[in-house]
Amino acid sequence: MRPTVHDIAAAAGVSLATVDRVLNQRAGVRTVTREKVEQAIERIGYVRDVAAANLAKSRIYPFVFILPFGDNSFMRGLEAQVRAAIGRSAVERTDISIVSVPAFNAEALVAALDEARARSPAGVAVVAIDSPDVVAAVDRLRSDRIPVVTLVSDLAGSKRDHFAGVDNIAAGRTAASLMGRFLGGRSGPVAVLAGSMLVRDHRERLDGFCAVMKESFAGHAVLPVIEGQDDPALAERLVGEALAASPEIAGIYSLGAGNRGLIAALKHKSSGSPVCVIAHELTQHTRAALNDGLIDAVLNQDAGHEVRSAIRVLKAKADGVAVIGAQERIRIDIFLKDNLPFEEGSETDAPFERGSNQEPEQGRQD
Amino acid sequence: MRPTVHDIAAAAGVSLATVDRVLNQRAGVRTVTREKVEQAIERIGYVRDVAAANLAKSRIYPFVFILPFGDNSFMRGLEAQVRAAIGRSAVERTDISIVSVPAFNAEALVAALDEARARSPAGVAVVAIDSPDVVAAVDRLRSDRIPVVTLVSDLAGSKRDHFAGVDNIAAGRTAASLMGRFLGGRSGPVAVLAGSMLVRDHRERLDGFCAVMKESFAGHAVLPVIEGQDDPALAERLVGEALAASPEIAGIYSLGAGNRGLIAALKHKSSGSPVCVIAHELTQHTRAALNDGLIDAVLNQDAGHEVRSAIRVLKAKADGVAVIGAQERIRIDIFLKDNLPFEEGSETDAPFERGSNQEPEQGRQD
DNA sequence: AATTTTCTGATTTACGTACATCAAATTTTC
DNA sequence: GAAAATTTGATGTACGTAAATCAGAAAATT
Repeated sequence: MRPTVHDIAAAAGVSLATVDRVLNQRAGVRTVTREKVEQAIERIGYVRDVAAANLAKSRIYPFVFILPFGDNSFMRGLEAQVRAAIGRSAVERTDISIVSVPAFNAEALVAALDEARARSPAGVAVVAIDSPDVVAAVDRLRSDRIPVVTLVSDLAGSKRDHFAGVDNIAAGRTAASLMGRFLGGRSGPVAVLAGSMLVRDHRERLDGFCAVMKESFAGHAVLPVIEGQDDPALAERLVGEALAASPEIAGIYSLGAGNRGLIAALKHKSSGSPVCVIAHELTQHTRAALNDGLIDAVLNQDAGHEVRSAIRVLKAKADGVAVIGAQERIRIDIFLKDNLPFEEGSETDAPFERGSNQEPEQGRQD
Repeated sequence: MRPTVHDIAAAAGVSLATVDRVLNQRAGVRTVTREKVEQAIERIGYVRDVAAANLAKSRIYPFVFILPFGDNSFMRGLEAQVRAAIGRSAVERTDISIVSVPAFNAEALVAALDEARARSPAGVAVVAIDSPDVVAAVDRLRSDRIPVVTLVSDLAGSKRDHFAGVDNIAAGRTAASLMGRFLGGRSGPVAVLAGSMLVRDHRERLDGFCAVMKESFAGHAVLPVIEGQDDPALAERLVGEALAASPEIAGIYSLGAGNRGLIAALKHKSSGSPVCVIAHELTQHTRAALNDGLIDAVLNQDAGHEVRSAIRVLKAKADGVAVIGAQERIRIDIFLKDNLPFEEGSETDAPFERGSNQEPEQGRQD
């Protein structure tokens, strides 16, 4: 049988109360005694039963998630994943509230962060905008000892505890690598559609993309960035104009959201040679375009993984416990039409039963 | 506060004992009473506290994992992941034993399955070999009501409960798609290196690959399959011979293991035009080759995900509880040199503390 | 040596569920 | 309508840990 606190007490020759004081770092234990207990723990290989501990504590973690709203599938998917996490809150002992702020608006984000701070939650997750005011607001939270995790887009120079998102430079590099190879012999410049250069994730993707294009595919010029504000309508207009202005465009890298507009523009472009298109985030629109051959590859970050990782990290930070870095690394998924995951719909292997023993993992965003 | 069994009892106007009988489907409850209780559960939105339930049960799950041995990084990585799961067994209430069998040997596998059956574990996970004898052996386990999950390679026609692995047809299709596009204008046939046509995963990858090559890239012939038995030395020899015999080969798809041998053969092939190489499974060897430009892309299945998924499914089956299909789907990862995950090494964000509150997920295989 | 302070032990309750036992109430059967 | 069978209630213990209280022991201070 697995050792318990009683076994520690026996092994160390102390009482249960003292073991408890050591385990939960309470005051009132001499250093010698503490060491005796720690050695006993080491010796018998005690591991705290987390389930029992949580049961006894019956602790709940109030978290605040600050997300941008707007007509954009990825962010809506992200929000859906947070809501899914809220659905699990009974099991996970969390109490998550969502705060929506306008996209690309640093001022509103600062206000939301300060409002969250006033509620003194056990942690805050935020889709960051790169701005000194936001850095300051995040650091105010930290100075109140409230853990902060940036989600999707990071915040350089801040004291945030962790970033739950992909390596966006690597994403941009990967996009360029695929673009360059997919273009093969074809010539022509490459256009880039972004949301806004205000957010770090978009900037980083652009940097990575340009670096590899320059290094390895110098034959293809990269045209000036089109900023579509992640807005489908605007993106459609701007991409349409760009294609009309430069009919020789060989490829388009869409590194932000608003792909619905891009796809619409591509559909209108009947004439000319085919354009190699690489986009970000698997949504119903990019999925359909991939299947239709309008888009050649989609790079994706799994919003579900990101949300769950953020929650795990916030919990760990709230408990002052270590985070296993490798475990919390979010991958870049590459989808071609051939490896598209099946459409959502929670088909089960067996009929559902009430009060069942579920362990969630690996959900997906659409 | 979240409702408990006491709340059900109060809401239904019955005793705790009756609620317990209903919840744990014990006998001795009239249908009317049972329905009254079930309605109360529905009404107050009761969800069983899994942690408390497991604590009370203090149940452990004895599982058997049957894995092939052999000098092959992927399988060794898989075994490492099972050992990692063994390390978590205290927390996860499992008791996992590993049985090693010779690779591609149906007879030995049948013997191992029957031996496992004699131990009557709570579940068996097995890397299957496609053979009627193996199907029969698996079905013997199932007739003893022992849940069986196939791992990595599936077993068609058997009564196995679940397959924890990737969609290998999709993997093959994806490989062909990448191959065809990466080859661009270049001409020349494509060679395929497999382990053995005895295992279903290799056959399926080949089928998917050939289908797309024929559909979309008919200009490139697919040469007869080279069977390297997942053995580096043999693979090296056979690939070397193939390259010597057909210097015009434009691409190689390595759909099995033994990539070390493939890489060695590629290194020796100094002369001639570059060959586009797509391989499976990210190991230290394929990682290095990707970085060196010897391999162009690596398709990967995350052994860690597969093992953890298998365990979750076995537990669920052992408890007669539903499995959420979408949750247990294993993805095909595509790696280019640009999106390689960092090398292993469990860097942490904070110093380690004993008895910490960890929730594992998303580990990785190397 | 007496006093204060600090440390340690013993014990109890609680968390939410599982499971067992025995008595009491209700239904079914003859 | 009595006996038998079934259903329900009441109660207690257990799982492993957290947390609190209070008494007693040991150490530090005077």
